[in-house]
Amino acid sequence: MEKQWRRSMPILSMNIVMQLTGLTARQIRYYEENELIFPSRTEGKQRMFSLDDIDTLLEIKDLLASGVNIAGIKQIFEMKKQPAATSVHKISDVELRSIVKEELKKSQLNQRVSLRQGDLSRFFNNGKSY
DNA sequence: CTTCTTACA
DNA sequence: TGTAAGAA
Repeated sequence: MEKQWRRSMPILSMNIVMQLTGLTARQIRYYEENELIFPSRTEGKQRMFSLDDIDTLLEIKDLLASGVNIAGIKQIFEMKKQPAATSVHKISDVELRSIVKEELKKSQLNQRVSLRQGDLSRFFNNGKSY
């Protein structure tokens, strides 16, 4: 019933995605290797992306620019899917970004050489860290 | 000609 | 990440 299947429909070619996201083919393929996106393939192994993939890629681009690495992005994406609600309400994207931003600020203050840019584990172990 | 993979810098 | 090389 939902029109959402349209957004998940794999119809975009690599070159379109590159223009739409401003990312290089190299980066896009790399993110796929890291299981951040899952484009389908044509019979000739050509990648076919969906509009949802575009959104995801833009988010990856954004988080990467914020200083979060691949590992961190993976964890952030897991938070989006999974429980999302330790107790009462679901976390909004803006709220999540805010949390990540604070986390980044801390790690930048405590360690000039960010040893754990991708470590957001406290959000999983802590029953009420946020 | 464009994209894919693999590998090296 | 960029780029080279060879296949498709």
